Order: sequence, then structure tokens, then C-alpha cells
Amino acid sequence: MRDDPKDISHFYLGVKDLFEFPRDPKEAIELQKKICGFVITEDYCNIEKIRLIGGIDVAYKGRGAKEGCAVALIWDRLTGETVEAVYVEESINFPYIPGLLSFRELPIAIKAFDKLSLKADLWMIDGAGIAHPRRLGIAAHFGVVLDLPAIGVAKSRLIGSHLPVPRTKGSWVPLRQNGEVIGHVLRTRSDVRPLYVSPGHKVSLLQSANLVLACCSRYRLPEPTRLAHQLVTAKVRSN
DNA sequence: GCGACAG
DNA sequence: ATCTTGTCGC
Repeated sequence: MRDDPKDISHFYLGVKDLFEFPRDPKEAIELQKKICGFVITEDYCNIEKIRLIGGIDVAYKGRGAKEGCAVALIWDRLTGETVEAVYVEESINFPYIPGLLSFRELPIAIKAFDKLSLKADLWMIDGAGIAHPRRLGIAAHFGVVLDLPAIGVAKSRLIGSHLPVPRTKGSWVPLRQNGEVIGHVLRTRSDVRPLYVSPGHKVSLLQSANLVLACCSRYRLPEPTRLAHQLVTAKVRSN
């Protein structure tokens, strides 16, 4: 159990609400409504100073298996090297329900996060940030709960609509819902399906896209997420 | 009622 | 996410 509330969200919600993961979908939705009000979509640090970026990915053993595996790692943006990586396993009970992904993967993601000894300046999470029905995708939930800057990097769309994205790397178009911009559809590689990037917490819409693009070299996914995915996949299929 | 639907 | 081989292209 945690006992180190540091900001407004922790002060008003308390560790009980923040680290609670209901089994009941109805309760999960109510909790999202309660937490979403604390998401911050403004930059909380100089982009220039962001050097260590964290990445987390979850994998499952078998088809309907309940065993989940997760890798959390910290990638150095300047050297392009992974400075630390940890692996954890845990049974996963909550089912996959569009809109409630965090209640399935956040528990094990936090378990992996806690195992790290180093601290990242920012986190990139597979899935949506505020580009979510209640503006609390897994990346936003992660950010508020841990009080850390986070960005949602989804490989496909959950909600929102957008115009076609130019086919060249670096191009992007806003992702919107009812006129409100909730993220960006970013082309991280020419002629390759774009990514759906949205702020998770303490990062703006513009910087979210800029940072993800800054972490992409020759692959579709940004390095932190790509490397984490590569590691869990290797781990899960070897055991 | 009928589709859509992160991982 | 997961079940799966080869294959087309830069």
C-alpha cells in the first residue's frame, strides 16, 4: 500500500481510490468518472530536459489464459540505450472491455513499475491517453495514479474521427470528438499505419506528438514501447 | 435496435 | 492481446 500523496489528485482522492481496481465494470466506470477530473493536459516540465523515458508492455500466456507478464524499462533518449528493464508475472482477472483496459493491465503495469530502481522523466503507455470515452485511457490513469508525465500511444483507434493522414513520416492530423481535439494521428513511418497519440498526464497535445516522434527511429513504434514489447514477447514465449 | 470497440 | 509461414518490398 502506498502512503506518499504528493499532488492535488492524491490529496483529494487519497490512495484508497487511486489504487483501487474494482472487479465490477460498473464500479470501474464510476471510478473513472471520479479520477478523470484530475488529469492534467499541460506540460509540467521542459521537453528539453526529458532524457529518460519509460515504456511498459503487457503480454499474455496462451489464449484465454489468465497469466499476464509485463516489462517496464527505462530508455535513454540521448544514448539510445535501455538503462534498466524489469519483468514481472501476475494473474489477470479483469476481462478486456473496450474503455476499461486500465482495470485489466494497470495492476500488473504498476507492479513492474515498482520493481524499477531508476526513475523516468516521462512514460509512454500502449493504449489511449485522454482519447477515451471518459478521457481516462490507461495512460491517463497511469499518470494520475503515479503522479507522473505520461503519453498514450495506441496502434489503433478507440474513439474520435480524423481526416486522412499524409503518407510521409512526421505528418499528423488532429483526432477529435465533437469538435474537441483529443489527440493526434501520427505517421511515424512513411506508408505505414499511423499511431493514435494522446496526452496521458502532465503533457500537452502538441508535446505528446513531438515526443513520440522524437523517439521513433526506423520503426512504427517509439523505442520505449517497442523495446518493452520486444522483451515481454521474448520472455512469454520462452517460458 | 444496430454498429464500434485501446490491448 | 493471441493462434501462425511464408513472402513481397525497400
